[in-house]
Amino acid sequence: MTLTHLERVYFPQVGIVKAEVLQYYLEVAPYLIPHLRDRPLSLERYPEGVEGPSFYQKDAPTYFPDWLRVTSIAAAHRAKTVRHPLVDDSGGLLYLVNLGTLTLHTTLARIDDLDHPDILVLDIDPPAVLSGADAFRRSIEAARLLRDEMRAAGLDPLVKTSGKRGLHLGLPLDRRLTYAQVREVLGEILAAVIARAPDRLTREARKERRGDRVYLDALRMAPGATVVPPYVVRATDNAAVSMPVEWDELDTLEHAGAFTIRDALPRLERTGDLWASLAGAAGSGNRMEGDSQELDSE
DNA sequence: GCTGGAA
DNA sequence: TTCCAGCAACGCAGA
DNA sequence: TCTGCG
Ligand SMILES: [Mn+2]
Ligand SMILES: [Mn+2]
Repeated sequence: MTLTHLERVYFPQVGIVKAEVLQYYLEVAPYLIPHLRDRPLSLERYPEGVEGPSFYQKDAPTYFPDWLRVTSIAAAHRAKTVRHPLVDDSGGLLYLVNLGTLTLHTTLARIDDLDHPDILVLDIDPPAVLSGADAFRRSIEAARLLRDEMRAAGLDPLVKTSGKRGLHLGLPLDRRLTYAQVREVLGEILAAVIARAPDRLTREARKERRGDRVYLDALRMAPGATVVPPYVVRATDNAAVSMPVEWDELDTLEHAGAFTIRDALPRLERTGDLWASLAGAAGSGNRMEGDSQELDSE
């Protein structure tokens, strides 16, 4: 495998070239790969750097090397299958990054049981009308409201920066519930927390109808939907990464892009993987209970 | 970033 | 042999 | 069915 275009400028605003992106992924691989392993991947590619054109790619073309694992998944309503790439070592990771991939996206279930997600991710998106720091403050407020509501239900979510503008909550699941069942439980939690702060939170998909409220995006809890795993690079001016943080650390952060490929590694050596409970093994002390009738009918 | 057909 | 146009996703919800 | 959205 040959790494190409190493001197191409990928992040002109901060002077980061492609070699540094490859270097970052190589070094973060021990932390990142447990979150990617056995999950069908989608690639978000910027072959000319972050200011150039971009596209998503989920189907592995014939020119991908034989040694890169792929998994065929039947597309929902079509008569064809998509061959998603899989990553289980740094070689596979670097091959995909060399294609110009900045962000790898994963499904919420692993290939051995695609109908039962082993992680729940709740996407917290601040309103577009607020800028940078203000948007992030509102995201923190929303995240804490969500956390409190979930804790009242016996669930203990973790939090990370998205790397763009908002936050992500994460929770390990024991793979007993289907996507529909997880969505139903999550829907009740969201309805409750929105009722508690209707001027601050919304599930309204239409941007114009959100106003200055924070969008709680639960639509990502669906088969075929993808989420941004921790430690991946985001397509931002400053080469930000999605970084797990402690709940009481949130107030010390200026914005969702507070961690970048330049400072992520020293931090990780200090903190370890704060989202380790969402990598690989399913389970934890959390027990998300579905409606008992649905559970019985499983 | 890679490929196939045109130049 | 070089050049370059075409290509690289898709599910969900609400209207 | 089409559009907005992520
Ligand atoms: Mn988001
Ligand atoms: Mn979102």
